[in-house]
Amino acid sequence: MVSATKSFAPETAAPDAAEPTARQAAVLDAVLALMQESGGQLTMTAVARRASCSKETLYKWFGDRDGLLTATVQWQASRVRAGRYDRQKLDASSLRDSLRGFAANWLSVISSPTSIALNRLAISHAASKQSNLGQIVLDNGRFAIGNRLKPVLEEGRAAGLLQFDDTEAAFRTFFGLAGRDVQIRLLLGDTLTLEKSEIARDAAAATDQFLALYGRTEPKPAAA
Amino acid sequence: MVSATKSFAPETAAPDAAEPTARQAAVLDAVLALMQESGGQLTMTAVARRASCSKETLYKWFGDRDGLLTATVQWQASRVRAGRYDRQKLDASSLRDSLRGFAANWLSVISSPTSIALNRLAISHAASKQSNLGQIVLDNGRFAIGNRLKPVLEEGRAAGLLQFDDTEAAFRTFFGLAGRDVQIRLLLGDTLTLEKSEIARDAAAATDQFLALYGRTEPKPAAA
DNA sequence: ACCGAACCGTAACGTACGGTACGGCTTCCT
DNA sequence: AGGAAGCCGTACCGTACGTTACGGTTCGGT
Repeated sequence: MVSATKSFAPETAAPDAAEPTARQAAVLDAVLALMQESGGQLTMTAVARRASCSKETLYKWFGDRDGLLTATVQWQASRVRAGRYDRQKLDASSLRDSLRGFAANWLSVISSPTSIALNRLAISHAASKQSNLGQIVLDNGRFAIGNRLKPVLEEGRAAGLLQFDDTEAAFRTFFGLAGRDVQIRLLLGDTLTLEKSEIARDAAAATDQFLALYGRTEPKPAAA
Repeated sequence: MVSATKSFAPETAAPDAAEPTARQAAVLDAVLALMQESGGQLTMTAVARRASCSKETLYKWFGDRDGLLTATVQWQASRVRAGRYDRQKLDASSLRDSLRGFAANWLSVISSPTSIALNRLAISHAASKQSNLGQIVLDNGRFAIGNRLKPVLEEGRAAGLLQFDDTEAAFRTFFGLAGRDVQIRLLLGDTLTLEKSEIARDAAAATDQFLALYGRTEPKPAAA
């Protein structure tokens, strides 16, 4: 898929790679496990040994090392697609719940070892400009959550609960209020543990701040 | 200061290596230049060629590759120490100017090619847990600006202009409002150009939002 | 003028790792 | 049963790169 390897079948219908088989998925999980182990050396030999498969098979399935990493990133991305927010009635309370859910979900994603390892990998590759791992990670992280949250914001505006001109700007503010310095600190190796309760509290605080800035009706800030 | 990171206070004397000589500084500048070139392969041979010095000298001066990179990061960090904010009278207007200055400075730092390259390098090393480049970058980036801004916030509170309980939490909010998604997007290779005017505008917007959340007296938003 | 230190340029060495080849085993099809 | 295909384990190859070694040149001190 990646470089100019022999152009045989797999890329006909699917935009990229077809769904991996169960065995292939096991290999990709091995890659994910390997890259989360501190100082984990992500060599083809290590992957083959960890997945109990031969290197020959790795190259047959994924082309080259870059193809394997790309497939791994996409594999992980495909399982993050969850948390559909069905448009409910959307009053002030449900909007607040939705925002809190988004913030909490985002915080737990970026603080997960998998996300940290994946982002570090993609950033390393972005430095050498090889491959487009960075774009894939961005598309399935920052931009994916943006595309899922912005409709909620616009519905909130349509319902008279929010007030803003630029949806993108409003989303970026929410993004900043929720994420703050968490991601960069974790990527740089700062030991920063986010308990579930802490995530919930931070998500609620970020939501309150966002509503204070963009809410039309004051959300009763004194209430706990 | 927040978590249990060993962030010892801003050392006055050189904590590690002594000041590099002019020739050594030239070598370190060569490293910096090299790591900013897209796809720049940061090999010892490339550094030696770029700096017109022998590899033997590199090893004599810096020990090994890691020592060279560490010295480079510290070298760059040592020149970012600028922008002292002398405590002026601190009325509402000067506080706002200070905050805008901090936000604009931070945005221009994180969007500079040098910062991007340095952070990518440190993040790559944090993945392999080797060395403490991540901690150095963190201490001279996120924590340094925190230590410089927090006194301003507390002075603002003492002057009755701001209202908050937790200085650290207030700073992190400001950090998030100013940085938003800029750093992670740049690190992942997103093409995101920040013009000087755009930085000034974003910094002003972040400051307004921060004051809306933490300001005690409404800063007269209608006035230009 | 002489000596030694510092340094440059380059060659050489060792290893790690991406990629390939091959023998043997299992499975499935006919 | 027999053959073919897929795959595992391992040995192997070529290259890139960190690190070391060495000859040649410059320069300050005596």
